[in-house]
Amino acid sequence: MRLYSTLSKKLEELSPSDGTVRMYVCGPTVYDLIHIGNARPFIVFDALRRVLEAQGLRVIHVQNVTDVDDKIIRRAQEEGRDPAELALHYTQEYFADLERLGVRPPTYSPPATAFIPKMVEFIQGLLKKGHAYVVDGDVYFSVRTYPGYGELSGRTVEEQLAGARVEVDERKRDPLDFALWKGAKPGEPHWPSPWGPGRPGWHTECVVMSLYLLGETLDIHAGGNDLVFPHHENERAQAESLTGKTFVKIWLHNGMLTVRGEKMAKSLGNFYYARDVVRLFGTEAVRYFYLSRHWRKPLDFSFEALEEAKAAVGRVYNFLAEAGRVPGEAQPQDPGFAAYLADAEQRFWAELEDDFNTPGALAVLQDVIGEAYKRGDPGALRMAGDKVRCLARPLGLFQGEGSAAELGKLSEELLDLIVDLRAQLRQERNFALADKIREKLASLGVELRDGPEGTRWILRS
RNA sequence: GGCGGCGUAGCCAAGCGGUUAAGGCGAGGGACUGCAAAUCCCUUAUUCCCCGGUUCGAAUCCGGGCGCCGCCUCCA
Repeated sequence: MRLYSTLSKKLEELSPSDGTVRMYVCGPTVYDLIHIGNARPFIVFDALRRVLEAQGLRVIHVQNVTDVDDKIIRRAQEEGRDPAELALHYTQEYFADLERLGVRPPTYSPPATAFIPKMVEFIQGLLKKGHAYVVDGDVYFSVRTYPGYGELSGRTVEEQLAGARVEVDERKRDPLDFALWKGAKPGEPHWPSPWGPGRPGWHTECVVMSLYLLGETLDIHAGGNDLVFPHHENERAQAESLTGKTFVKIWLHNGMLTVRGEKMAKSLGNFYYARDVVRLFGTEAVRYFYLSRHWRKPLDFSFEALEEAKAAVGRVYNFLAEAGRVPGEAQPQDPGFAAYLADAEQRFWAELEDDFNTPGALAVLQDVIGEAYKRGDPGALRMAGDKVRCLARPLGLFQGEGSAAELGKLSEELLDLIVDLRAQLRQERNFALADKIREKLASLGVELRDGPEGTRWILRS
């Protein structure tokens, strides 16, 4: 698979030598529920992981949980809660939300607080090598000691100084230097260190966990493009300063979710909690919404857009329900149809191979559906249904039942009975009552379809 | 101000040097139906923000505009 890397600004071939992809995705800071914008990288990179696995690769997917940082401390103080308790609470909610979003749990979800001794060790290593310095209880990274600084975000050290909008802490040797360790202020959570009680800086948390769990060189490091600078730039500087090796082979940065063109952000107040959106539109509509736009581009959120995604998902399930009614042994009449499907399958994978083009891949699926309908052939329908289900699996889409299988035998027979009775009413031209039955059943999620060969029923979600 | 990205039909969205410019949503017309639903057929971009240039050939490359957005501070 070729993926566009932020560092090289080119498509890079993902080719792990040992068949194992080491992938680190920046996870949430657990001071609140995640909003639907936060969910984009989780959904997209989970889908990427599944696709890679479907191609026979092993993926170690690490997605951290930042459970100590300024925002958590501030929020805890505002609410009069214990920071650790608050973080634990939102950690649990985060996992619950991942499930709602249909995101598989990452291979590892390390909480930062579990790695603090490792972080202290790491900072000591940087100090020993002369890349860091201590200023009364704080430790700073010395940016000037790492020549590659700025390569990832594409800005030179000078450019950054020119554009600096932050007040410079005069205790730092250089305005660009950033904190590796923050000495604890009164009332803040703290851990012991050679420089006094304190806690690690955010950038240090992520590098240490990624290096410790995945080794010195990762295949993929991913996150939102708002993390390129300073977060990922700083991670890279620390890691490569210490190990002297390439930290990450491919940097992936997803585009932002916007609202009316503006980034969705807690600070702007223009956000919706992920769980609320899922409740309103369903897991699959949310996933489809994300996957129908290329992962690197900005994506505009609106209820209309989600409705549209829901309609598109509904069309696929309609198709799957129709295909599911055909007996498994039915064969397509057109012998060329199997070849068409084989070609579609190739196109599907080719789209994903090319910078994980999920919109392109989804379009192939829709094309298969249209083509199968057009044949008007039960065998083709059946075969296409199986193919669509199979291909959509690594995207985490269209695996639901959506058919009679969920119902027990009794319910099926009851439904058949009702349909029979209604057929008699229709024969007697008692359409008023027949329609009433149809409406009532519809409101229960059972849809009736009258055709020349009788009435069929279909379950709708 | 610096760095980066985006602008394709009513809407969403692929395409990134030669295709009839994918696909979805929506809309209109037709078939099917007692009426529906679902489905099928047809229609809905001679054109890709604008202006130049390169090329036999450009939505795709180059230059210049215009508009929108992101990062430069915590941020997925």
